[in-house]
Amino acid sequence: MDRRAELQSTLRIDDVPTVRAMVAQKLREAIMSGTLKPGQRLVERELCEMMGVSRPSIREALRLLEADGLVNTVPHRGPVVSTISIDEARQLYAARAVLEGFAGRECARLRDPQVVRQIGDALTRLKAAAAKQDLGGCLEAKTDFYGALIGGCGNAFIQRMLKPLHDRITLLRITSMSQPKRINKSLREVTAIWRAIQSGDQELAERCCIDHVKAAAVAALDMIERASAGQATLSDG
Amino acid sequence: MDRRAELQSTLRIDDVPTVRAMVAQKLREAIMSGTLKPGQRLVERELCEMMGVSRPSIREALRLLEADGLVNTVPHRGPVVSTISIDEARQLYAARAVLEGFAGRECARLRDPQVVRQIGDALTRLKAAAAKQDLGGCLEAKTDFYGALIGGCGNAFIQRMLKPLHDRITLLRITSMSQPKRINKSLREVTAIWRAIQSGDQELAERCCIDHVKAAAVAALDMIERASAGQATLSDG
DNA sequence: CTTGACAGATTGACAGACAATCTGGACAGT
DNA sequence: ACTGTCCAGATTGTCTGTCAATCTGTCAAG
Repeated sequence: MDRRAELQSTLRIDDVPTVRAMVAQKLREAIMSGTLKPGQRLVERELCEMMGVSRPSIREALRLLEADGLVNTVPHRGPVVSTISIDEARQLYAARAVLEGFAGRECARLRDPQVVRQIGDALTRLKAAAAKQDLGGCLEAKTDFYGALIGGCGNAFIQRMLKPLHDRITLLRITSMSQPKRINKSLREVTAIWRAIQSGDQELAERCCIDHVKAAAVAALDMIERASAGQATLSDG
Repeated sequence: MDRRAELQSTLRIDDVPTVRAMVAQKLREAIMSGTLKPGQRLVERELCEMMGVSRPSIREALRLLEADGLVNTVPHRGPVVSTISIDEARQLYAARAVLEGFAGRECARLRDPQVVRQIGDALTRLKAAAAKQDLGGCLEAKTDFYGALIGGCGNAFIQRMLKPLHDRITLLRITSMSQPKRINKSLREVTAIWRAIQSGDQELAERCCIDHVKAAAVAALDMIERASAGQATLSDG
């Protein structure tokens, strides 16, 4: 199948040989990049044409995203890209704070040299990117930072649960804007996390992680509230 | 379709109208009741005959279970009921402790009268069932207790993440045995949780929940280790 | 302006088919 | 007797086509 070869060459995730996994990945990317917007209906046949695969494959991929909470399937109306209310966003960040707090604590307890090094590396790159105002670099470094932190806690379940949460948070950010103003504050926070982990202070590491998530939550929620308020006034007048 | 009517009457979950959801639910029950054992291969066509539905429906349901971690699909070999190592079991309980600790803390903070009442009711029934040595009643009361606790924290994400964890823990219990000896100790622990929530002591509630999970983890892991050791000696000699 | 019915669109579900891949066992070579 | 190779059956991955059930929007009638 040339279609399959095409897809494989397009994303090349190596150990994602099945079409449904590739479709799921592509859909995730499309949703998280904003190509598919929250609240948008996903018509199966359109997705078929878009991705060049058959309906069963699309449907199986959609079940995976459904379980991750990225799409919401309502019976006989089909899948919709998940939307989120402000209250749910608050819950989302609260859940993330709990899990990432645990991850930080465990990282501090284990102090795996390789993990500490990975986190340090990501931090260094983050600082460099921030200094150069390189937004893409910042995003990449931050992804690596979180990846090391979450992977370093040595708990596959925490890791597995955090991934959908992060996905939905980036989905949330699509709705509002990215916050360039927060970079410096964020930088201080993650540096504090790293120091706490490096020194093996579990309590401090947990608290730093929680504080970091909460600060991010405040910034994001503030922006969302402002955006929705703007929309409200727009629709009102 | 008589098959569909048959299925609907069989489980009657009311708001589970789609076949795939019913199949997913039935598979969950079969796995958690031990009908389908951990490590067992799930041949799609056999499942089709067993449930009286077509292969696409089975496959879509399997994707849902796959995302929950209840089955593990390896490419070109098909789905297998998830197994779990002792180390993973430890991680599983650690993750549960974090989430349920949060749930307890939040219940204590919110102190929703209805939630407190639900938890108290479940506790009363649990005590009665324990006094009567009614294992089934104990299980049901405990399920209600956890349901109220987890639902009472007011965080849909925590709730959503905990369900698969609980499922996998009961799956774990299938592997080993149920522990009748722990009932009294467990009863004291959950009573402590309730008191802490009732009094609004967030710290205490969190600690009680965590301690409870950890105690359950010790008991369960101990039993699993003993069982696997027995199997090892069996296979060794 | 509201209500009702109808048509189009879309999902839910099924059957059947075929290629790709894995597994187990037979067979040959040493 | 042991090991490596190869083949056939079994199973999954995926597609196509089909049909019923349900939703949605439109249009006419009151």
